[in-house]
Amino acid sequence: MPELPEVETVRRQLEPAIVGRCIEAAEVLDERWTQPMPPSEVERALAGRTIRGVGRRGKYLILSLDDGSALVMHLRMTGNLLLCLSERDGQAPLGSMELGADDGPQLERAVSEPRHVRARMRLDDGSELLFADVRRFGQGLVLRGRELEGYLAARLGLEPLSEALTAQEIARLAAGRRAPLKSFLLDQIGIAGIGNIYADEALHRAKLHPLSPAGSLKPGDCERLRAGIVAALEAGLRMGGASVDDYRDARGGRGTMQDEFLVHTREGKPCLRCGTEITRVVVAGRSTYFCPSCQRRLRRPRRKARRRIGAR
DNA sequence: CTTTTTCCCTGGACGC
DNA sequence: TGCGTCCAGGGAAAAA
Repeated sequence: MPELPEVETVRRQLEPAIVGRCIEAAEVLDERWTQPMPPSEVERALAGRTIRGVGRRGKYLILSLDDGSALVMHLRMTGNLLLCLSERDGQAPLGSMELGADDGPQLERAVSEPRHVRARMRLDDGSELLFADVRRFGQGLVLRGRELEGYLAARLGLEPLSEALTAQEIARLAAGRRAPLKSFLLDQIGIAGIGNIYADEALHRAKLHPLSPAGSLKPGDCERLRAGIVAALEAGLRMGGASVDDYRDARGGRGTMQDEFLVHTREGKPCLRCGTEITRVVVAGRSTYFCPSCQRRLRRPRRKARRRIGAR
């Protein structure tokens, strides 16, 4: 599932390759992709535009265009943004290679034509930017500058790898909230970009229980959570993201973060810190993995018993 | 207001 | 081999 590290990995790959390129033509193959916008409107808005920048906000990838508008994309569960180089630039034609016994894993992309392509953009250097998505949850919208700001601001909170994320800010966001820490981290309006994988990994690093109420965090807990979030996301970035199921980077390659998971998907396996078996529970409808020994549950802060003033 | 649940969607895993 | 059922989960919307 693409989260901040996966989207940022794609962004870093695309930036040097497509900035300055003109989108000669855009084709939306699945009308769901642009909902609630009509596909034709998005196609028209993209055709002829030059890409000025490749940005990211939370899990959104943003192509800034030369007329002040932007293509805002979200990969959701199974989306992939693939940059396919033109064939005459040396890449073997798709489908022309056979699998050999000792072929590396990255050969996979040369063998198979991307499936479930929902949108395609032809660039002026002959390359193609494809949005492929099995489950069709992914989205692509074109917004004007002002609309873009509002759109993002209404959905996203702090950027966790910026100066904005401090222990004090976490404390402010969590104050008074009874929702489990796991839900707190998944809520994009608080801290943006964290999904199911990195929430588990961050909480383990911070030695916090996923079911502890967010409002139970003390200053020291907030600082450990901040550090845990940063460490988990940076580990993901170093590994080029986690390819648990469908995630591939812009070149069709896999990330390796899944080999470094401390707790996620490791139910029944020993905690790498203390050896205790990793436990799985469902929180907010999501599989949640943690070490019951390292990650102690905090008690819900009892609301101050306010004595009624003036009571006889 | 906050929190939880439901829904969207498809392919792969599993049981018979 | 084939068919039915269940599951995964980001985020929006509905329900509690």
